[in-house]
Amino acid sequence: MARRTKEDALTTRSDLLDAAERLFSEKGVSRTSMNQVAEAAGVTRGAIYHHFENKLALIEALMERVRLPVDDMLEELEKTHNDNPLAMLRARCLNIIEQVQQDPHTQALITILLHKCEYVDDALPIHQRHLDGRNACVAESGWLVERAKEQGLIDASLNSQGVILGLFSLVDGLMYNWLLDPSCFNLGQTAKQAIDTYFNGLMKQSA
Amino acid sequence: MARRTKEDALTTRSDLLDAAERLFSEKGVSRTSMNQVAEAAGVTRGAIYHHFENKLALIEALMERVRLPVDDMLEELEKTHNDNPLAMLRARCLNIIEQVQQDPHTQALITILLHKCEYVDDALPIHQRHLDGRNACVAESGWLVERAKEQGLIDASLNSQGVILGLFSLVDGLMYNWLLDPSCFNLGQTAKQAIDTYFNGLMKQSA
DNA sequence: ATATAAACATGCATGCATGTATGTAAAATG
DNA sequence: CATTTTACATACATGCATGCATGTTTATAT
Repeated sequence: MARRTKEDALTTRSDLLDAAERLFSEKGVSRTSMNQVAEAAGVTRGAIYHHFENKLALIEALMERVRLPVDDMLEELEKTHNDNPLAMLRARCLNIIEQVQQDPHTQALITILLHKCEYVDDALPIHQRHLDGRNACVAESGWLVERAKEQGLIDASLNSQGVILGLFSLVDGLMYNWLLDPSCFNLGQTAKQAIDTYFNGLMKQSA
Repeated sequence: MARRTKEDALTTRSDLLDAAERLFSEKGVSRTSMNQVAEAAGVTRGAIYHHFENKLALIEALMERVRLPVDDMLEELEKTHNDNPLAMLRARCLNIIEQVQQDPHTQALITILLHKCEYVDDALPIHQRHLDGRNACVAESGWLVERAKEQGLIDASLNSQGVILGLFSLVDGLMYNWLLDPSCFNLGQTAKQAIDTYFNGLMKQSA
């Protein structure tokens, strides 16, 4: 085939990403060959290697495609709940949950990251990105907890980093288990109750 | 080489499992070939295919090796905390956390299941086993929550299944994040605080 | 208008992973 | 003691998957 216009090239690239997202989330990353992705996108392997250096670059492109919308939403939330740090944290968590539940791209990507890829050495960029994202989130959210302590909203004896780690772990675990079998329980309801329980427990600490 | 005694055969089998556990948890399941496992165990591929039908059977054998000790400990806990259902649930969770932290086999296996293998169709036995285990746990623990409700230990308006799902998700998430980088935070302390927070939040419910 | 480079397709070379079939020597069995 | 089976090793056949090199055609820049 011949050269397409720049616009067509972007379409091809997008088709490749769509195909990869679908196949990866269905069959797993390592069990999906570049050839299969290409065929599913209606092109040959040549097209893939033109747009992406290798499979890893493909996954990184997939991550890039859904990371931005997440960040955008968070900025909006910061304005609405500017006064209450706990409400902001809660809104963030529920927002992520909702996005996983409703946006197919996010859902597929998180499925890939949680269940359909191996965090090995040569996939280190993904691993590192996950870690960095979490750590950045923990650090960024840390001062929210500090503020909540100052305002007397939560028990001052709690370890701030631990509070965040627990909260994020709860969110991660909920997504993890739900994506294992989405028909098993309702994510939104379960997450809301669990997260509220956690926040509720932050206030008075008995032990 | 020649035939070994039955005792030696068990040693070989054990060596193979050890090698698989190590390699899988280091390099991921799909990036580890049967040949590599065999070589690491000091034998050839013939030995592996003699003891295990294929890679999947190998993983299942790995799961079998650590599943039993977990169950044993749970039975003991049921006796000590027979009166307080919440204390029992808490003890179970902390017990799992502690085992992940201290037993290398458990740690390696959970690492494999959470981070180093893909939950794809042909690995369905693992997927199913994970799901079944969780669902059985949820069902089994469900009546503990009901009992806690009856005793007035927790808010009666809470959804019982959701309570359990949230708790288990929290535990899963904590292990997930800790195994992502064990040097990042202390699992035991973080888990204790987070789980206590959750249980604390179950008592009075504002929303 | 021509040269350049983009956007792919095609083919090859290589390497590995799996599965299986077959060989073999010693242990187990009677 | 003879036979059978076990516990492996070895060899072979097959089938991808990857990476690269090399076309081919057309947009695009000058």
